[in-house]
This record gives sequence, structure tokens and C-alpha cells, in this order.
Amino acid sequence: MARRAGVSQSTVSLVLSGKSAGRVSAPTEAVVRAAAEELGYRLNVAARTLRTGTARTVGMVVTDVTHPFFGPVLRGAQAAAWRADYAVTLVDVANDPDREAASFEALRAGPADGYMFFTVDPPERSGEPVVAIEVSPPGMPFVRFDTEHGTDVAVDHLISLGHTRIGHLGALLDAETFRIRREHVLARVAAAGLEPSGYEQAAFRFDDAHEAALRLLGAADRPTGVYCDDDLLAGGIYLAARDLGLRIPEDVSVVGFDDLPFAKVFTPPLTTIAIDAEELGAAAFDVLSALMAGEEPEGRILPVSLVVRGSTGPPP
Amino acid sequence: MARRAGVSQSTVSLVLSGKSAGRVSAPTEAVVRAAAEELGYRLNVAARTLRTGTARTVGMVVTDVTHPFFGPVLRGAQAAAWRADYAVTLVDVANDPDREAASFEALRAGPADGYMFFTVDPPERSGEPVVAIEVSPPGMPFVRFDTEHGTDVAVDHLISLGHTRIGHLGALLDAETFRIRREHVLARVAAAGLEPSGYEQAAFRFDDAHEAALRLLGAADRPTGVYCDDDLLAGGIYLAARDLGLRIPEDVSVVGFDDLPFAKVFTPPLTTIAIDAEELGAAAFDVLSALMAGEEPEGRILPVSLVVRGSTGPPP
DNA sequence: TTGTAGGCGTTATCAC
DNA sequence: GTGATAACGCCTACAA
Repeated sequence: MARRAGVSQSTVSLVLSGKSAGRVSAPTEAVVRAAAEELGYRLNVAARTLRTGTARTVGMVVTDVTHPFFGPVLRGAQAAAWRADYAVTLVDVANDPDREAASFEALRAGPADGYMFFTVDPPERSGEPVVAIEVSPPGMPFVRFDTEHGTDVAVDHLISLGHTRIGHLGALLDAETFRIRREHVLARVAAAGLEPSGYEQAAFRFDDAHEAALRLLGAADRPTGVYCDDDLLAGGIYLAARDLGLRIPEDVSVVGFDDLPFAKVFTPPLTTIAIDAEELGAAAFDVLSALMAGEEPEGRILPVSLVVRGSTGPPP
Repeated sequence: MARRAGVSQSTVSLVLSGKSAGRVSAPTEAVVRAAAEELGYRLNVAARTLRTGTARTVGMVVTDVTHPFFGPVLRGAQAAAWRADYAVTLVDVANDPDREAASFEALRAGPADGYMFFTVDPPERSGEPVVAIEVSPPGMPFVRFDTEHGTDVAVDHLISLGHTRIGHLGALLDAETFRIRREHVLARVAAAGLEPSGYEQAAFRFDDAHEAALRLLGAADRPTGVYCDDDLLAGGIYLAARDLGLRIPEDVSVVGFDDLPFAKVFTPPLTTIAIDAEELGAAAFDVLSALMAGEEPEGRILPVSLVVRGSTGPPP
């Protein structure tokens, strides 16, 4: 205890927690700080948390740390949290449905004042402030992209290019954002008076996407334009096209979603829907922050935009 | 307090912390559990941490959450930690040197029993158990890949293909692992009686790597084979080659490092050094775990291997 | 087998 | 402006 070093007692608390407003004299404060410095002393967070009932920590639960989309989201959330003097604890649920529930419990183990659920459906059990990311359960604050618009624009892009056989390479993960995409693909295709041309699903791994794409493009009446739920999935199309001797975009056009960094490096560069992942993370923390402050924040929907690159062109 | 629900007091502690060995009767235990369930009661971790002095949490500090290599590392560490009933707290230092020191403090704020530093040089200040990942400061346990061997093999591969002008696209980040690579590139090139042919550095972003690669390949006596510190950097070579009308591997051969998922999707697929990132994370936790148990673990060096794909061939 | 009591390091309230 | 003192919720002897 630094209390021995100085002479005081709970004065230390005032000083070290920055509440020495007009309550501690300058000399005393200096003494305390010096002693703390010398002893390498710092406040015990567990004790503070116990006493105050607040941990200044928020948790983030994510389906898959491994997905390139996630990094920027965490960074954005973490940056926002830091600004508000909060830390972020992360738990990766590793796409394991069984672990989702367990994870929440485990997360609670590291006491947090609130939670952000990224893509994973948040548990019903309330009490704590919770915000959903890329999911919008009824009655729960959320932050997500305008997936509807993104999907519409992507599919319309294909249609306006003249494609009449439009396929869909979708995510295997059963999450709201992907259900929305499926619906909208179907809707836009129907609105153009067309029939959907193939639908396959894959996990977010290039090898799985590769196989699914092979099924999609291997069909006799293969699509000439493919909408993919994600750039990673779109990579599967590139792989399959290479196998099948199909050229992009001359034989097949591809549109992705997310604008992941590698999209530009593909040959040809991938046409995709650009989103701001960091902003998503930051927005999630902001909403959570409002929630923790006792407010009742609205859900937030972030804009997206089509980036046309070289992977789309007129049908053969 | 669940104590009111049941009838007992500290018995609850025994039951809920799984120490009811032969000390609590079955009926009592059942009562306690039922009450806890009903009240949605769970142990308060802050109190436990305060009392026991141990948080069952370890921290991981990373330079860049955004780098695709990091995800699997965290997953591996987290999986290992979970098995040992530990949680992992993550802090992203966002490539910000100023923030590194501050981060450690911030991390300490969320009390952890030990720390893993990924690529970032760990602070001197000891006391806590600390393991370094991909760095091996003197006297500190570490876990890293056999970068020396990986670099040697990659460069030798180029040499054995007949290349005599070998360039190096290196990381901008000043970390041990990249210093090693630079040294070994120079050494192998010299050992083959050759002169190094260009050295550029870039941040881990495709656009930055792109520019650096343009400088490297734009030179009059440009290299015919390029060793890249990382697959992401290698992506820059693809971009620059496209700009300059250079074919891979006919005009330039490229070797990467890490075998990131997208390496296979590049056209042509990237020859690279494969590593097991999850294993790195798991090993890091294991070492940390030993350290926390009071042992004095050795550093661990994980093997790597060359994967030859389509981006390397004989020089023009 | 179960209950009682003390203390982990903070913060907050209240005297001085 | 500063120092006692109690309480946050848990674990752990020790006593019953």
C-alpha cells in the first residue's frame, strides 16, 4: 500500500482515481504520486470493480475472428471504447453453434458492463446492455449495414449489364444478414422478369467456396452473372473459373460484398459492395455507450456503395 | 444473494465453485443449484479475483488486428486458454508506437494473470509472466516460427531456379522477425556469389505494398525474383506487375511468407512459406501457462515449409 | 455436513 | 484538506 509510503490513507484513492479536485492539497498529491511511482503501485481493478459495480469493460462476441472483415470492426470498436476510457474484451465463438451459449457465459466471467454481438444471435436473457451487430433482433438496439440496398444494387448492376442467368453463391452461416441477401437476390431477379439461376452455399473459406462455385458453374445452364454474399466467397468463383477454363468477366461476371482488401488484387479486380467496417465497430460502441448511459438508442443502418471493377461485364 | 434462497451461506461458494467434493450433501447441493438457476445468479468475478488474487484471464497485445495473420493466432491461443479455463483479453495497438506503452497500462487495467505480446516488443518491466510471440527478447520466454529457415529456403528456391537478380520487399515495421529476414536474404544472396538487387519497404497494406513494388520493379535493372516478407506484401508485386505489364512468373518470380488464405486465389497462385498460425497461438498460451505455474519454460521455435505454386519459375 | 467470521483493495460517507 | 470506517461479494480456515 502506498499509504505507508506517504502518510495518508484514503487520500491515495482520491489522487489515484483523479478525484483530487479541490479536496487534496498540491503538496500531498505530489507526495502520493511520487510514492506510487516509486513503488510501482497502481490501483487494483478487481477491487474497484467490486466496489463500484462497474468494470469499464465491454465484451464483443464474434462468430469468426478469422474472417478478414472482423479485424477492422474490432479496431473501430476498440478505438471508440478507448476514447471513452473503456476496454474491449473479445471472444471468438469459432463458428461453433454449441459454443455460442457457453461463450456468453464464459464472457460474463470477465465482467463487462455491456456486450456487442457480431453476427451471432444475441441471447434473450437481458439485464445487461447488449447491442447487436449485423443482426437486428426485435426490441434490441443494433448496428448494421444497409444490406438490402447493397444487394439490390449489386444484382441490378448485373441485370443492367444484360445478364439473364443470375446465380447466387451464399453464406452457409444462418445469420440474418445472409437471409436478407437471399431474399433480395430473389426479389430483384423476379422484378426483372427473370428466373434465378443456381444457388449454392459455402463456409467462409476459399476451399469451401471453391467447391460450391464448381457446383454452381459446372451446371449445364450455368449462370453468366453471380452475386456472392461476400468477397471471400467470390474468391471461390475465381478458383472454379480457373478450373473450368472460364474467363472473368467474359464468361462469368462476379460481384462480391465487403470490399475486403484482397479484392483489388484478384485478377481481374473484383466488383463489390464497399462498406466501412471500422465505422461499424465504432457505431456499435457508441450505441452500446448510450445504452449503458441509460438512454434508449435507435438502431443504426450504415450506407454501402457499389464499386465497379473488372469482374463484371456484359454476358457472353 | 442466493444464500437467502437456500438456507446456507458459504456452502453456496463450495457448490458454485465446484469444490463440493465430499463436503456438501447431494440434497443441499441440489437446492443451491436450483436457487441459483432460478435467481439467474452467478458468481461475481471481481470479488473472486480480489479475494484469490488471480483473474483466470490472460492478455494478448497485438500490433495490428487487421492483418489476416492475426486471426488464427488469436483463435489458437483462445482455444488453448479455454481448455485451461482461462479467458483471453485482446488489445490492438494499431501500429501506433506511442500507444504500445500506454496499451500495456490499459491492459493491466483489465487484470490479467499473464500476457502475450505478438510482434510488439514487450516492455521491460517484469513482475508478471510474459511471453513474446514472434519476438525473442533476451531472457524472456518466446514462441516464434523458424523464420531463418523459411527465409533461407525461399531465397534458395529463387536461386536454384536460376535467378541472379534477387530483390526484397520488406516490412516497414521494425520488428525482430523482419530484421532476421533482411539479414538472411542478404546472407543467402551473398552465399550464392550474387549482389542484392533492390530493397523496398512497405506497410502491411496492399496500396502501400503496391507503391513500394512499383519502385522495386520500375528500376532499370529490376530484380527477376522477389522475396517478400509477407503474402500481403507479395500482393503489391502482383499489382505493380499488372501496372508495368510484367508477367508472373515469366518476367518476375515472387515468393511470399505466411501462406495467407488469399495466396491460393491470386493469379497465378503464390509460392510462399507455410506456417501454422493457430499452433503459434496455442503454443504461446502453453508457454505462458507453464510460466504462470512457476516453471521456467524454454522458448519454442515452430517449423515452416516452402509451398511451391505458380508464382515462381526460371528467370526470363 | 454446514455455519461463522475475517479480510482481499477500493470507494464513499462522515467526522474531524 | 484529511483520516477513520463500512461495505462491495467472495474464499477459506475454523468451529459447531
